[in-house]
Formats: sequence, structure tokens, C-alpha cells
Amino acid sequence: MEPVDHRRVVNEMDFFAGDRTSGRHVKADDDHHVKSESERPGWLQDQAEDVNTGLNLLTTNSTASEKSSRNLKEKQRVNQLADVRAELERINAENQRLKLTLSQVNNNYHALQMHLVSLMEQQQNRIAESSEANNTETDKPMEDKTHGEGIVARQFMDLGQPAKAGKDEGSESLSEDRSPELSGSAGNTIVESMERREKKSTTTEGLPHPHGWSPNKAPKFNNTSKDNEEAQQTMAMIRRARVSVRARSEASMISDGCQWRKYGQKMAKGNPCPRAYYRCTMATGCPVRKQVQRCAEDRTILVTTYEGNHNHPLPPAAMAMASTTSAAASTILSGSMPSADGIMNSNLVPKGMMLPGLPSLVTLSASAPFPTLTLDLTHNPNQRPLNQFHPISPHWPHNSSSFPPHLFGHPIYNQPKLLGNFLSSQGNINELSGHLAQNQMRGHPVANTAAAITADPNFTAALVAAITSIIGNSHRDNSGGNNNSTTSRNTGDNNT
DNA sequence: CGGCTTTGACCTGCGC
DNA sequence: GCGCAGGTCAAAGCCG
Repeated sequence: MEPVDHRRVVNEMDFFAGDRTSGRHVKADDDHHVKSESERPGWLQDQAEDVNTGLNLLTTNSTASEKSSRNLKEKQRVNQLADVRAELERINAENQRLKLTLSQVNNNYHALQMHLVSLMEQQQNRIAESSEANNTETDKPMEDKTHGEGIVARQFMDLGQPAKAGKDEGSESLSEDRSPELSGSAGNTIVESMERREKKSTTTEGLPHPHGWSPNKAPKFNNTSKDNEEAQQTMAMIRRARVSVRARSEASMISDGCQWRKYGQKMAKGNPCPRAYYRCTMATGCPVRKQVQRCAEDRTILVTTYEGNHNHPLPPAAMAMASTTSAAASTILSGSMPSADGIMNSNLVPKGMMLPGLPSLVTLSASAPFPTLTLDLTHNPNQRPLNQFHPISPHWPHNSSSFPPHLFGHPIYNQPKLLGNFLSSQGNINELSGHLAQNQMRGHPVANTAAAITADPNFTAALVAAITSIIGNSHRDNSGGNNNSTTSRNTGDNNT
């Protein structure tokens, strides 16, 4: 594994953080045309003075033609200044438009989220009324992973059925005060509650699946009510939702802070590169799995697809991924109709990029049997390799020989508070929007929003973290005692 | 020797 | 029903 070039990152950060009060474009113009004499750096003024002195022509023997020339230059400067101002105004207008778009997306997201929660509440109430009184787990806190009955519930979850490991939290599904140490992935809101409700209606029905987590083997529900069917379809789709990250890396696997053990490899059709299957081994029975495969068209691109959610506390290095779920999860949930068409027809989840100015950065595909959110980090205009994004997380063991490109090595990892907010179901879009605004306030270029965003490692890291962790959080309770494997448990660092 | 990777076999879903 | 493809299992081998 190649070491991360810290110095380069710092330089880039310094570059972006430099004294730029008017943005990149303005700065470029300033350097050549706009700045007045008084605004010029001292060395520039000195240089001008030296030139005049050296020629010994301008100051002592001013002619009418020279004055005319000066006036002409002044006019040119004025015109250029006006042009720059016009450009600034245009940029600001674009900025406002982008903000407005983000705001609208956020509002739509909230509306759909609340609507979904409401529907699921109604669904759960109906189920509760019709079900037997054997749901004795409803008073248990769902976060209590060490609770014996909670474990039992998780074992049921492993059947592919959502867990109802705790009490009904419909009303608190949006809360953020979930302990990250317990959850390992806070902000797991709607899906969580949905899965719990679903489990509540099914824990007495299913039989343990020998393979534990198995999204494609989700048991069929016996409940034939129309509402339940719809809910089941929705849940099935959400449970199968995946997050795919495309990034350039020469390493065999990107680091996300978790420990993985390879359990299979398969040649996929249409791709000469084999697809590797990994299972999270940070905890017994963790249902999270991921697939790693190189892109057939560009083998420098590594595609990592995550499924499932962690059922254990996560190290700080993995928190960003596991705890900032909700932005992208909500993206999927926003389109969480019982069919792929529902997603694609959603005004929240267009077929292409959701965020204006980020072409091909994030896409949601409904062509697959399950929604797959793809984060494409290969479109960075700087063509910056993934492993040069950020300083390495201090939590990552510095095993130089196996040092992976650290996708989530951004200092954001060390800001659980920020993450906690960021992962909140309401906060992510706002966070992204706020990040844009902050960049603009700092004087970051706004003329080319896409370039500005993709060039900003902070934004990229935040976006990556938010999207990549969707599934992990959204399925946090969809885990269980998956001890099916007779192979050994991974206790070492398998992130290579 | 424990833990991990490899890899062929097996299972399941889906389309024809 | 059959074949194909994706996904997983688990025995065998490798490695520290």
C-alpha cells in the first residue's frame, strides 16, 4: 500500500485556504487586471517603480500621448472591473439558485420522511392490534446489544427479517441521542424503526436462516394484508439497498475503518476482474458485507459495495462511515416506494445526480432489484488519487506494508459530534448545503460549483461518509447471531 | 497452531 | 425444467 502523501494534502488545503477574498476567478482577474496600485503587493509596486525609473521616460517627461495612454489603461481597468463584478453577480445568482435547490430537496426529503414515518406508525399500530401478545420485547431498549433477549431478537433478525429488538421507537426514530458507542451507527432512523416494526410482526413466523444475513433470501411474510405487503416490499427494498463507492485505488480494498475477512471470490459476468466478497469481522454475527471489484473499463477504479449494517460499536475510524448514514439513507428512503419506479419517479431521487453541480458524483440506480446508491469519486477534476485525499486516520494501524488507501481518513472522523449531527436524518442535506455556503463564505471559488465541491476534500469526505454509511445504519437492527460460519473469526486487521 | 485466503462446490433466484 | 449467474460455504493450503 502506498503511503498517503500528507504534504500534498496540506499543500492543497493551504492553497484552498489561502487569502482569497473574492474567489478563484476573481483572483485570477485580479492578478492580471483588476487590482489597483494600492492593492498590489509591495513587490509589485516596487517592480513598477523600478521599471519606470529604469526607463527614465515616464515620470519626468509626460506627454499628451502618454496621458492619453494612461487614461486608456484606466478605462480598460474600469471595464475589466465591471466585467469582474458582473461575473461575481452572476456567480452569486448561481449560488443562490443552488442553495434554493438544496433547500427544496431538503424540504422534500423532510416531507417524505415524515410521511413515511407516519405510514409506518399506522402500519405498526395495525400490526400491534392484530398480533398476539407474544411480543414481550417491546419494552427493551433497542440499543442494548448485550441484552440476552436482544441477542435472541437479533438472531431472528438474521433470518433476513428485520429486528424488533427494542421497544417501538416510532416516535423517537428521528432522535439523535442514540449512543454511538452502543449503536455504532447513530442516525439510523426510519429504516430502523421500520425494521423493528416489521420484525415485531414477524418474529413469531420465520425460521432461522442457516446463512444469517441474506438480503436476497429474505423470508416471505405470511401476513397477507395489503398494508403489510406494501410495507414488506418497502422494507425488502430498503434492506437490499446498497451503497457503492467508486474510487481510484491501486490497493485491493479501500479502508473504511472496519475489519473484513474475505469469504469468497467470484468471476462476475462482463468483468474480467474477479469480485471479492468480504464480511465484517469486528463482531460475531455482524451482518455487514461488502463486495470489491475493479471496474472493467478502468481497472484503476475500485468499486466497493456495502450491504447490511453493523451490530457492534465501531472504532472512530469507522464511525464516519457507519454513523453518517442518514443522508444517503434518506435519499433512498425518500424514494422508498415499493418499486424501483417509485424511486425513479421521485423528484427527490432523479436518475442522475441529485445535487446540482455534481455531475455523476452521486447516482441512484433502480435498475437493480434493489436501490443502489453510487458515489463516484473518480470524477475529481484534480484527478487526485483516493489515497491522497486526507491524512491517515490515527486509528488505523500503521502497517506500512498493508496500508490501504484511506477513504475515510479525513479528520471528520475525529469529530463524532459533527458526525452525530451529520448523520442525523435531517442534517445531512443541510450539512452539504452548509458546507457549500461555508466554502463560499471563505472565498472558495463558486463560479464552478462542481469543481469547487469536488476539489474540496472536506466536502468529498463528508459526502462519502454520509452516503457510504447509509446501509450500515439503515440495517443496524437487521442483524443477529450469525454464527453460521465454521471458519475462524477474524481478530486481526484484514483491511488490506 | 490459529487465523486467513483460496477455490471448487453448492444453493438460490431468475429468465427462457 | 434447464441453464445461467450471483452469492455463499467450507475444505485445503498458506502464513506468521
